[in-house]
Amino acid sequence: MADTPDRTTDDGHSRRILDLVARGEARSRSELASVLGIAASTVGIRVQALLDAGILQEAGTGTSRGGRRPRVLQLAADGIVLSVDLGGGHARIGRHALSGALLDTRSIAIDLADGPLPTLDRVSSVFDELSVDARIHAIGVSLPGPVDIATGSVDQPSRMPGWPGFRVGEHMAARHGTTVVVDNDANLAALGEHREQFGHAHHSITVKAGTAIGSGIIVDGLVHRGATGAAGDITHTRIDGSGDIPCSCGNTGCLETVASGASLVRQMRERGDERARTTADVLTLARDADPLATTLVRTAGTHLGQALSGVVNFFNPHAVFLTGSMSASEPFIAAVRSRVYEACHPLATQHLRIESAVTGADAILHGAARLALEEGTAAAI
Amino acid sequence: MADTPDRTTDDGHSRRILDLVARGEARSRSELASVLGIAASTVGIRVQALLDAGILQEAGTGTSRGGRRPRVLQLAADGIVLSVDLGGGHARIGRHALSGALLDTRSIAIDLADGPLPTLDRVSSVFDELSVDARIHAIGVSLPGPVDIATGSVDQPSRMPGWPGFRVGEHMAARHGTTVVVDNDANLAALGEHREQFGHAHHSITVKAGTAIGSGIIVDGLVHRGATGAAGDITHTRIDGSGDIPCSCGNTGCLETVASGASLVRQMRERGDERARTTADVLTLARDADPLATTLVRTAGTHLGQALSGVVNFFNPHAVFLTGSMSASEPFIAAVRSRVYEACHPLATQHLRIESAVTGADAILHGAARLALEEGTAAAI
DNA sequence: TAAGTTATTTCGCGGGTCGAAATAACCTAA
DNA sequence: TTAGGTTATTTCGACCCGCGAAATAACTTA
Repeated sequence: MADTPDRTTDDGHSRRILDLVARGEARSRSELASVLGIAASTVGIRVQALLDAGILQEAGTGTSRGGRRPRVLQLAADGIVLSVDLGGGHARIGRHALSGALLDTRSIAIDLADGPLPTLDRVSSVFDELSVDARIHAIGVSLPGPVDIATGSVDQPSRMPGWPGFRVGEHMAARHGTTVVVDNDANLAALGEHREQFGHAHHSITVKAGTAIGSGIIVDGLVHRGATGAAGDITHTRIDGSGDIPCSCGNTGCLETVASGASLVRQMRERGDERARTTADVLTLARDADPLATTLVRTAGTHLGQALSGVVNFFNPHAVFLTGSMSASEPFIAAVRSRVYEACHPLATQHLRIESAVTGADAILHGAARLALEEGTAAAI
Repeated sequence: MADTPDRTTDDGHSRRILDLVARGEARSRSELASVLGIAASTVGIRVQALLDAGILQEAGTGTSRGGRRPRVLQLAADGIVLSVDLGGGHARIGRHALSGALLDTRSIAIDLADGPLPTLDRVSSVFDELSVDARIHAIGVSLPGPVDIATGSVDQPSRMPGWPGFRVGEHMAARHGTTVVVDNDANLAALGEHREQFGHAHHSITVKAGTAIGSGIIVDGLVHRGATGAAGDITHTRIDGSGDIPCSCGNTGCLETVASGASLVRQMRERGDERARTTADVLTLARDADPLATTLVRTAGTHLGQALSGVVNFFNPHAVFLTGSMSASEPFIAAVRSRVYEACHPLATQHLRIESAVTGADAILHGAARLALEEGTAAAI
């Protein structure tokens, strides 16, 4: 029951200026003024503040359009944002430009069961390497599971010994001397994909369909976390005709039991097929046109589509984005689409996009970087 | 595809001042200053503006606390807000104080099929009667079905001949010379109940369970309309074990086919019981402990609970409020609760409230008045 | 090289908020 | 009943923000 935190100094103008410069939609003060529709003098002041803060840089002059040449602006070339997606067996780490663009990624083996200190130390070492000759502007951290974003720590008891209650945000902020934001993977993936697709407007859902199924929700360009930070749970939606398989949650017939990668492996086994040990195995078989695997993947897509149709009718988003290993399978996506368009009210699907995420496997890193950027920039001005 | 309209001059302070005065949480300028945590001088200016606008009034002095007596503020006693809920066979009309409090209601017979002009004329006549000796501060109009709130008109082709495209907002604004807001019934009911329960924070869903089933969504105190204004549709959620009854939407097994009042009447008939012709008949029988009717109502509650469990897991609201004739039935609510608590993740139901709406049948009027008030006040300052 | 064009900065205004001080309107107790 | 303490409200000067007009800067072009 955290109180609403003090609203960040959301200047608004500064953020939009950076946005336009990052996207290359405005290169000079005068272009910014005309695109934003605000006074040139105002732009001048805001730009100066961003220059002083080291977020923007001047990069010579542009070509004249018949008069004085514009002074070209760009995001500070030496500024970077670092992101890390802490997962079960490994951590993916990203280095981003101040535009949010992902410059390169690394992956290191970790074991969350080692506890926060050793794990984060390993991540920090990589951060140090990546930030030689650069200024870390902000850091975004993704944790698997419920996060209390106010404290930057794992919220609920979980399968991560030593983590619950540990203030990841404060620890990393002290270690690297920058703004650090912490959120859970589903929210960050949703934010990452949404920003890439829509920027700061619209509503979307980003579903991660892999060994497990989860989703993140964006309402009006902002992450919707729900009353208790539990929003986005679709894996326990009851699926009609699912055969009432018991789920870890105690109920039966959950989406998870029929559409998750784990359930596909199980279903292969149940049919006497021992070829698949992992979700990836099933997907490989399906890609090689194995009849059983393909059927199972399609059926999983139909089930996910069924669950999503309820959500789409209710929430009426502009788009549903799919990430995770299963989203790479065309038959899977086709089945999802087919079921959603079949089961939803036409008004809800009228302009609905159902697509594989353009940020792919890096959605979380993108989201972590974006959020870090948005918070960090507000703090720096 | 309406562009985002220009943000109203949401002064923020003025709105919060009115809110505190309306709730009696602050009676004088100094109390406002301490509660709001803003400078006394600022409060003075804002209050003066509200006095000048005729929205606030001074009402003598209060009791001294050892020094100068405070000058008591109240909402202008002669200001009213009018609301109308246009339904199939009748229109419910409300007269509200500037606090939003419902002073009295009327109901007149109308036929939407007469078209907008004659229908709205009849409503306006009642408005005229209700506003003798009073100043109409704003008007809120509820329409059944999809509304384009930008134009204040019925959006989609519907069962309302002559209405689609007719600018209800502009027409009423011209007729009565005030700010008029128009929205659909589900959204307004949700807003009305939510404001009453939570004010401007939190997330909630308000479900109307009557002859038909619909819902409205509040995210962070604001109505969530979705990408195409279709958000809140839960009536076509597929229900497991529903018997695959064909629905008007073209699919089978929709919530509507097993949990709506209309479906209860049908189910009575199918079992050879001809006693019930309307939803009210079924509910009356159930209240009188008729076994069949009671069973059907309970089962309907379970089905609604099933649909809501998916929505609660996904959206993680602070509360689900129930309105409509079915919500008066205790067994119905109990069944909804039971199913939701059984089928949802504990984290989602941890602090979840599932309750009959306190605004009851007047939820729509409350919501229409609130929205009108919020828009109208912004326009008046 | 003057004239026209475009880019950016300077400057003063109005609106909003603030804190400090002044003023107003009490209570209390000698 | 009057001085002294207390509380409520207003006045005042300062600051920040965004604006538009005008000045300035830096061109291009004839």
